[in-house]
Amino acid sequence: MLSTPSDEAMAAETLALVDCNSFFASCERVFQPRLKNRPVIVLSNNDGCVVARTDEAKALGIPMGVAFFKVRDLVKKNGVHVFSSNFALYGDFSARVMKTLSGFTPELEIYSIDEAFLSLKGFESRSLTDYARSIREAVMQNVGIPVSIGLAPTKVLAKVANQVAKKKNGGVFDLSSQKTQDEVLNYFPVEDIWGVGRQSTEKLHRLGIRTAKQLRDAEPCFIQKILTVVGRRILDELKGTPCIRLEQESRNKKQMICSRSFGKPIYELSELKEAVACYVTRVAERLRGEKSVCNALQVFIQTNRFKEDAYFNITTLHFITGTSATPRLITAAHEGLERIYRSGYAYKKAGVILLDFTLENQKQLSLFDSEQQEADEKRMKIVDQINRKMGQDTVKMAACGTERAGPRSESRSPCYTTRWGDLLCVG
DNA sequence: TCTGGGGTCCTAGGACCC
DNA sequence: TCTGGGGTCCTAGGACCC
Repeated sequence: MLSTPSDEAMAAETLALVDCNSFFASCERVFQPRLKNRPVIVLSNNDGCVVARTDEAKALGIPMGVAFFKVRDLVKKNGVHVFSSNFALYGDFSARVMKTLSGFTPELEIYSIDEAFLSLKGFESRSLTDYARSIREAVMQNVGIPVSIGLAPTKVLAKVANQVAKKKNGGVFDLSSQKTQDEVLNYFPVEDIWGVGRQSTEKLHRLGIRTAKQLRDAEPCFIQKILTVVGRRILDELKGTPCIRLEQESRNKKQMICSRSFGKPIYELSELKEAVACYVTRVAERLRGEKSVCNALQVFIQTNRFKEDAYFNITTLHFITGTSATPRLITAAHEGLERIYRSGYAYKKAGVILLDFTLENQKQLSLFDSEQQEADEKRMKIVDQINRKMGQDTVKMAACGTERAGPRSESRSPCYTTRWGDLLCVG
């Protein structure tokens, strides 16, 4: 069923999509102003692939998401500045950006670490373009991060507007009028629309639909048949009919994942068990932070997915009573690992997923092991307290092992804003 | 030699029930 | 020849996003 929001709730209003330009790279530049106008890239975990590029790096032909080893020569030849990712730093910058934005509207949806939708309802009396410019200036002034802002009546159109703003118009573009929509959508490639991925693009191209305008003006029922209700919604949004509402409340999570690729391949079950115990520890901390317990856990392992004889397996374990106690979760994860482990493979990655959440204070207690459960919970609270105060893994389960090989991250910047020892010294 | 991590939503198909 | 059928719940897998 296609959800059709009530007219009242979705009356025509202007949305602004604020998106930080080359976010991670821009964060790094704040501390190294000499990198302004220079190519900068930021790498993923393990220095595996490129996850952020400045315009200068894009211009050199470094694609998003490319494996770093594939562009290493290009990077060297052009003096591209390379950073390993530093998520503590980016998270802190993100919070500062969002705080600034929240001063401009009471209705704000934080969509991702570097993007937010703002409702500008009630601000129409002045030019919204001017208002957007003042938002841009405030973020630059307060946080030092450049942003682009797209204005439009729906989220999909605001995304389009934002992409136009990134390329021209001084970082702000208003796509509210029908005339501008006709002009822009006419040249806007269908594959650049938010929600249209590789598979959908292929289907649309086969049908001769190459521009956003062609998709907007296609027969809605036909598009729904081809691209499901998801495609139908995109079409409606392109027409200016809002179908994807602003979500101000952060929704309760449905799953939590902790997974990592290994620096070197792992062969032994015992080593996998250690790694997985660490992932369980991380994700269980987060679960307790949300005051929830989980009723199921999944564990997976995989070999190099780019090789032909790759092996991947995942298994699910259910709990009779919800839990967030690390030892119980580790036991379950290890049981799962034993089920799916096959000897002789070179494992490259493993992960743990927690699912099926209940609030801690609403969980069912089992008649038989409630005492044990209570003891577990008390113990975990103490462990969390100590680790919060003294640093991650001050107290941890023996199952995690003692070696801390850690991921490869050769070019990590200091945690300037979140670790006292890394504060920048002036003078 | 080297290829991220954390999420969401939708659909199809199987199990089960009456 | 032909063997109920409709509803609900759950899960796996696909597609997409940042």
